[in-house]
Amino acid sequence: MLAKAELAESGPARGTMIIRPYGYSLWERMQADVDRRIKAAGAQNAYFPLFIPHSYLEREAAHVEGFSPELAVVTHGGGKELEEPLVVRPTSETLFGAYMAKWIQSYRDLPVLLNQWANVVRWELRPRLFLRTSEFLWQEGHTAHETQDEAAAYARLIHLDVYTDFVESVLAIPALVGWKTPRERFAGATNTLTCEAMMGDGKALQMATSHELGQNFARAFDIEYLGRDGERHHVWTTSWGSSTRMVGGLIMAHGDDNGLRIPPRLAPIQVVLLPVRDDSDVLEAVDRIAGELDAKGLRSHLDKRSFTFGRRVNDWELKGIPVRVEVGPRDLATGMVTVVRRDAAGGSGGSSLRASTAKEVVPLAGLADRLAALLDDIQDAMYAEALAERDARIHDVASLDEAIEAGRTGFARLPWRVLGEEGELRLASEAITVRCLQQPDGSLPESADQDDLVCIAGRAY
RNA sequence: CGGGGUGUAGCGCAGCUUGGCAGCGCGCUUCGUUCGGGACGAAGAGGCCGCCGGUUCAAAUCCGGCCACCCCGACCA
Repeated sequence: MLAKAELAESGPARGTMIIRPYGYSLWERMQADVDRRIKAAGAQNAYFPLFIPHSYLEREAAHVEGFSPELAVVTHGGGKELEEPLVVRPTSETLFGAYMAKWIQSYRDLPVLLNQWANVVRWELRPRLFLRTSEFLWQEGHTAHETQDEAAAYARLIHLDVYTDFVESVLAIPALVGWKTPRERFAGATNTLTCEAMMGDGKALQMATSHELGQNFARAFDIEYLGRDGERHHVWTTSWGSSTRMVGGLIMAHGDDNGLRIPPRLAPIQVVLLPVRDDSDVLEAVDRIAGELDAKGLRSHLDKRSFTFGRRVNDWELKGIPVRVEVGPRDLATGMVTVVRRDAAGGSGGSSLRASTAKEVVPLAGLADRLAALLDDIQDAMYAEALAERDARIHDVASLDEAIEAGRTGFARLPWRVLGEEGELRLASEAITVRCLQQPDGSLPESADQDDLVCIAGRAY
């Protein structure tokens, strides 16, 4: 179904992945955008060690219990057995906690808002390319606050302004936001916020999460400050992360039978220029166009490779480049070029991209402006298409049995008080999980005690 | 860990039942013709048939053992 050869191949260690340059460029673009948003939310980047003393994890009971089965443990170093085993970080709450304890003395030191871009390792039983690899790249944010409300508000800010907005406006994937049920919560958290997306096959993928950690880690690591009241208090911490899984989500949400489809705002290359043949006037025209697109701030690429036209076309389609501009003598003679949009085929495959709806012959004059508008249009169209497909597969139901039925092909939405934790357990036996709890209008819950919460349930990756 | 499957050229595979020169497609190299949707012709390069042992005049093929990987389930961003 997808252009797997362009993405990755199995690596030297079980369950790891090698990301080829094009796949990595997608990650770099995601990174840059998410990083800018994180900084806008006031956090700063830092870097902490890869190795964590095993005893650090043991300090938070739920945390170590949750992560123990999937730890990679280093027992030897420098040719000798280590006195204390080191774990390769599966996440870094404990390390950040240990150092926050040293750095925080007073309420004046708060909040501490840190983020790091790093690789982490979780020895999964069954890895899956991009979605669950043993080693993955991510960003993890760790913050400490004076009050519970402030911590909760910050987790919410990150969750909505960084993750949800990024997923929707850049990746063009509609997101469902909500809280995890206690059963699905992060090990060591008091509340987990999640951003859930539906893939092309109706299954759910968690795109990012934010956690309220309460004072669990503050107590475990003695992160205390002297408050305005002259008393010592434990801080309230949060953590939040997004990973290379988003690359997988992008592929599975938008990919069709012709390969990837990259939304224009993310695309490393937005427009590929394809000289149909290497006549000198064609090459001249194509060079001039490239300069104009560049001046307009469009990311374009000129493909002068000596492969046949058809091969080059298929190559860029597979990579999901949003717009292709074909420049050949026939059009050029009348001052025109051919513009083809990648998103238009709608996954029907085969020769559908040759269809006239995707293809348009337009004048050379004013091409850059026209393409800029077209890219905006494609961005919106891709979001709208994903939204329509998702909503067509969300069914409002009123009972457990109906939820099981709806969950087989898409998402079921039903009142949480109808399902409850017992119903959640029953769903699990049908391989359906509660993806999130939200308010009836789709917004984040205000409180776990709300009796009007609805839950979204479905199969998940 | 349980169930199923596969190891033969860079990739995808056939050959194994019934032992007898190591094959096919794609890709790669060179030359020519091509180039508006995955070109064509000609000539080439490329192999520890997963590993170890056994049977045999002869093993990719039969027998024994081992190893690796993939898929489904249990764990999860």
